[in-house]
Amino acid sequence: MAAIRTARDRARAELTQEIKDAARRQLAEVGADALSLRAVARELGMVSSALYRYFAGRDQLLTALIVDAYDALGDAAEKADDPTEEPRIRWRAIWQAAREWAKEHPHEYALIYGSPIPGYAAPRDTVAPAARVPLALVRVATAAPLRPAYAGPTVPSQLQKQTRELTRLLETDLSPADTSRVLIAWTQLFGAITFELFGQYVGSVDPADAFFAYTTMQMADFVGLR
Amino acid sequence: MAAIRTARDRARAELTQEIKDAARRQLAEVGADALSLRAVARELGMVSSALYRYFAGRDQLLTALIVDAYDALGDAAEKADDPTEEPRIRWRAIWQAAREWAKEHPHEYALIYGSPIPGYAAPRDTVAPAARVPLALVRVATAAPLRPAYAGPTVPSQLQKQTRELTRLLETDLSPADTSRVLIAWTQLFGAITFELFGQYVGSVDPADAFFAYTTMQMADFVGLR
DNA sequence: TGTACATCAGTGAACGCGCGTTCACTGATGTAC
DNA sequence: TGTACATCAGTGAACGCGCGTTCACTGATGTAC
Repeated sequence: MAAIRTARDRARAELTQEIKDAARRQLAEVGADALSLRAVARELGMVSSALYRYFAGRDQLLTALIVDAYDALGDAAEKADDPTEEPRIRWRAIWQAAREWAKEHPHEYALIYGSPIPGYAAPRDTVAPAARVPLALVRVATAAPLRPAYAGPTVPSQLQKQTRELTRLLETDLSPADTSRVLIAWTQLFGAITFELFGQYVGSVDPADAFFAYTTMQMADFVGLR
Repeated sequence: MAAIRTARDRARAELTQEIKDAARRQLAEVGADALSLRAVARELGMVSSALYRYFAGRDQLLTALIVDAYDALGDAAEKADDPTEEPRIRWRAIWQAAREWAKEHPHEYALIYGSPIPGYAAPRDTVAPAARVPLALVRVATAAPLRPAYAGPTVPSQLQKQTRELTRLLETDLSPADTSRVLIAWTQLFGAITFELFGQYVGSVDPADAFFAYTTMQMADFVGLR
């Protein structure tokens, strides 16, 4: 990103932000598929073609929103995590923060964890921001003295390979089995949030507060936190 | 549904099916949001207004597709479950069948487990078909002699109440803790399928075959199957 | 500090598109007697 | 079995809508000398 030096640059940065904010507001109202450049422009009192000075098109605006959403969620999770706390407290804080962010921003959540947008391929830019929450979980597991794993299923060789590659990248010393369990917990976290937000718990554990709290601690046990 | 007595009735039933099939094909190509009545009519060589003789509008067609998708997935899971088998074998068969159906019908899967369609509220008709897979899991857990629960988190009272209501409805004698664990496993099943299909495992456990197999058995342990 | 030129922001009109839904209609199928 | 009427399927035109994107343009801001 170029340094901001002139009034023009400043105006550009501000308006870029305003466009994203307006798009986010629209997203919250009508969802991602109905998000339209023309409506965003209208809200800002501009003509729709003016947006093309800021974004190459609808897809690029969506990508920006996706990256922002991952980052906002990542921020929330990281801010909630106090590394001086007990592992199980940290774990619970991250889970709660993720759920709360999702409930406060359901459409942004759906944008990143809902159905892929047809004809739209997530570009590389989204990979790093998307990794922030699972990374926070890995950090807690890495810092905590894990309970020795019970005699569970053996880790298949493909999964061993994948988790070893992953631990190398993430610079952690978790075993393949422990890493796999954290990945399962990560899946559970977003599986539960998605089910709650998308209405799958209606008729069983809705409202889901108690269920989510219970799941959180079950999963803390599951990965071996103590 | 009225009995089929005349040629007209027969034609009507057949064409209703053909409309749904054509809609399903379109769904697979362009996704739910882009599914259009006009395109469906075009594929059938009809004029778009003719569809209104069969469905009151786009929403009703979508509802029919959703119900059909839940039923197809439910069929797959139930067909895979052989009650004469060992509990862990049954468990694995259900998990595999669900994943396979989803991978074979990604857009139908997204229709039922992806983002809710904006401005569209799922009617009651979808509740029973949606319950078929979780019910299959409950059946296995109910039939199996579960390992005595380890000393885990206590079940919060709200969750106790919800699970008791649920066991009453499902006519099973699972304890609140066991029921909760089955609900967690159910969430895990679809969380994992969703993550795989929607691309969240890219960069970690993609391809997800080994991870899914491992998760399946971890969750079998988790609910106490032996 | 002042001037000439280049860069950029935003306008407004236009292109071409497909959509859901309504409505009056024709002709075929079914029903009652 | 035959006839008169009612029901239903499908047509074709129309309404009214909003969308993404392009393009030539005006006028303001920035830069080089």
